[in-house]
Amino acid sequence: MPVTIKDIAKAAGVSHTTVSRALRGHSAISAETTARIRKLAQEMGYTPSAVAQSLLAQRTRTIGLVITTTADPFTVQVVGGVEYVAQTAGYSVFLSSSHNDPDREIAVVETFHRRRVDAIIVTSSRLGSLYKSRLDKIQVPIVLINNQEEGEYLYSVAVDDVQGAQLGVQHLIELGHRRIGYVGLTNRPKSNRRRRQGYETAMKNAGLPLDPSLIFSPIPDHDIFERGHETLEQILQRNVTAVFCYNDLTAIGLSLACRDRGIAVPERLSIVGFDDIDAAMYVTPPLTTVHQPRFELGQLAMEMVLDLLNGQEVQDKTVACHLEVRGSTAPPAH
Amino acid sequence: MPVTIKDIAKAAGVSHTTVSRALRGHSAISAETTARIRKLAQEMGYTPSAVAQSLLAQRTRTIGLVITTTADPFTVQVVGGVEYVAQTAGYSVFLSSSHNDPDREIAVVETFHRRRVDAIIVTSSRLGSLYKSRLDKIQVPIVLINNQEEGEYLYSVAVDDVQGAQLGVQHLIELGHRRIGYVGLTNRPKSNRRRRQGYETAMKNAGLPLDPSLIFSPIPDHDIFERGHETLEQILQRNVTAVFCYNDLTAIGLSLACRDRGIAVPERLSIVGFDDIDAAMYVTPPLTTVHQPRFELGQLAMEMVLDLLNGQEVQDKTVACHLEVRGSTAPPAH
DNA sequence: CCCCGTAATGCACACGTGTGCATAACATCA
DNA sequence: TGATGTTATGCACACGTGTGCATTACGGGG
Repeated sequence: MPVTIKDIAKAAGVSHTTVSRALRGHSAISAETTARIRKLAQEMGYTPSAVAQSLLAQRTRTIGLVITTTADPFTVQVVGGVEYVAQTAGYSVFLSSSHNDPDREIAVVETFHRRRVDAIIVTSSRLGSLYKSRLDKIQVPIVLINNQEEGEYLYSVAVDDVQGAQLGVQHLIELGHRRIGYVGLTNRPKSNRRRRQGYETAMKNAGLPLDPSLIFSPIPDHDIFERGHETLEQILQRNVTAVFCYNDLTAIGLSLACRDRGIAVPERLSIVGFDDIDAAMYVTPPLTTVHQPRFELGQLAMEMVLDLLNGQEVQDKTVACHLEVRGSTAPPAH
Repeated sequence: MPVTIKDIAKAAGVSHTTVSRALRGHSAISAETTARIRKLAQEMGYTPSAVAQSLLAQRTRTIGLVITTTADPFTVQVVGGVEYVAQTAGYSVFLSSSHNDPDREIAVVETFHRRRVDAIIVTSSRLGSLYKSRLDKIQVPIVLINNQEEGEYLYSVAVDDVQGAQLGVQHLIELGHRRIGYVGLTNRPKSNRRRRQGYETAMKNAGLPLDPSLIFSPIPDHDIFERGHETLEQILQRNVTAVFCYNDLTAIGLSLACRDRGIAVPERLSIVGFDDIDAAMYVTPPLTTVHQPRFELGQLAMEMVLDLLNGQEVQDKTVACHLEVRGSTAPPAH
């Protein structure tokens, strides 16, 4: 139904070849013919079919972006970064969510492959290690952002969890805290292990003892309010003055639980989060947290994709975090 | 480079026609041939090319989704709703952002048309009225979600701003407030007018006077903290006991300004927002707000698209809001 | 033995675009 | 005038898939 170059050719009394060349500015076509055809195309409302071009060029200028879910506040800005770079480079982005389900993650990748995307970007992948083997079958470069799985994979961009966590814990130590807890999360095994490692490194560097009883692991199924209360219960028994949390949602849940129980933050308990989601700024007290450059992560991933498609060598990248000091941390009361 | 049906045909010693039929389960192909070819396709890692199929079928099973920006907390869940329904129906979604720039909105729609998407969904469009005329050129149905522009357009899904605002103001009236302010926003003209209309209707229904000096319009360029302080200044001069705000960000800005100035919320000033963004739950006090069913809006829009593509008649839809009563509202102090 | 019906498969084209090569018209030069 | 070069255009094919129609083989019935 849309106008094709054949329609224009018929209207202009030339072959479709000439139309194609005129529109692309081929030098062999006379200036007047080119002008006439372009004007005609304009009038008839011609838009070239990217589908046909893709088929011929064996390249779609399209990438697939797999996210966990739009409900995850982390994801959103990453999408923004990817889309921004993609749009600038003339690429279009397919978006689809895996809902944290490995089967759906495979299905989504499969769909993208059917669509013949030039590359795939996956956030928080649960099966990063699988791609290496699958990649022989599908000839599509896959870049992983904050891959959650150990093992072999090809390309990845990730935030420096260790450095970020270290930053947060150092801040607490500098404030004078000595008994500092770590509140983890079990359903993000890789980054949890790294952030905990950053916590431990900071403690060791400061000459503080590592007490395993100060590592807390709330049940991931419960919502953040329940988890906050459960964790707070344990924390109070351990007599810590500050905690570093795996992420902001965990930290906020804990902070709200403190409010319920009448525990003053930061006077009685200092809390540091990780991620710097929007809500971190709005809660009371505003949350001190490790800022994760989400937009930049997305940008870097897409830039890596462009490099790959240009045939350049690429290396895995990690990007540093910085600390946002707000109101949830203070020196310990004595 | 990927495996095609011709490759399979060569390997099986048949024509590509037979392969195509075998894979699609055509009855004319013998059972054993079908089995043999399917097994071969499996082994060779064949994935049909959606590009080639699209070209032939003149249909891509693809839709384009235009959002303002991923930084807008409203947008995200809408994307989730659209994507959920699309994925279930076997459609893929192109995502692109307009950054609230009409020129880019046009460019994005143009790109989608080049990609031959079957339909386009636009959130918070700035040029809804333009589509009607452009639609003659591009033969693609466009569904607008919460269109921000007056004028003619074809299909739309929108939240019932009037009903939602009425709900929020009624709540304040029922609590006993009589001098109630409205804090608007000028860069969303259509929905702002409607929400204000809901405010006025609720006031009239309760027999309360409409005082134009209780309508506040902060400068949209400033960030929410500045706007909060500026608005609060005016509010305090007017002696109101409660305000209904155009959206949650405005309400939160105001609430934070109150905290700075030592104005107790809700004891001295009750605040109602609109949208129910994530942060509304986390702020202190938690914000009473009109919940906007964002995910559902996305779902409805995509379902409307599916109806359109099935050749069914569709009608514009509005969807009702409900009130989330939290901690930022209370009876007026006397 | 011939005709016809049925089963299984292939040929050729279509979808919209781009490109190598051939073709045609015309100018230039020896 | 004939050979060569230049300019402008068209033919035919390719990309991967699906389908109408033709073709082939075979079996059964008269």
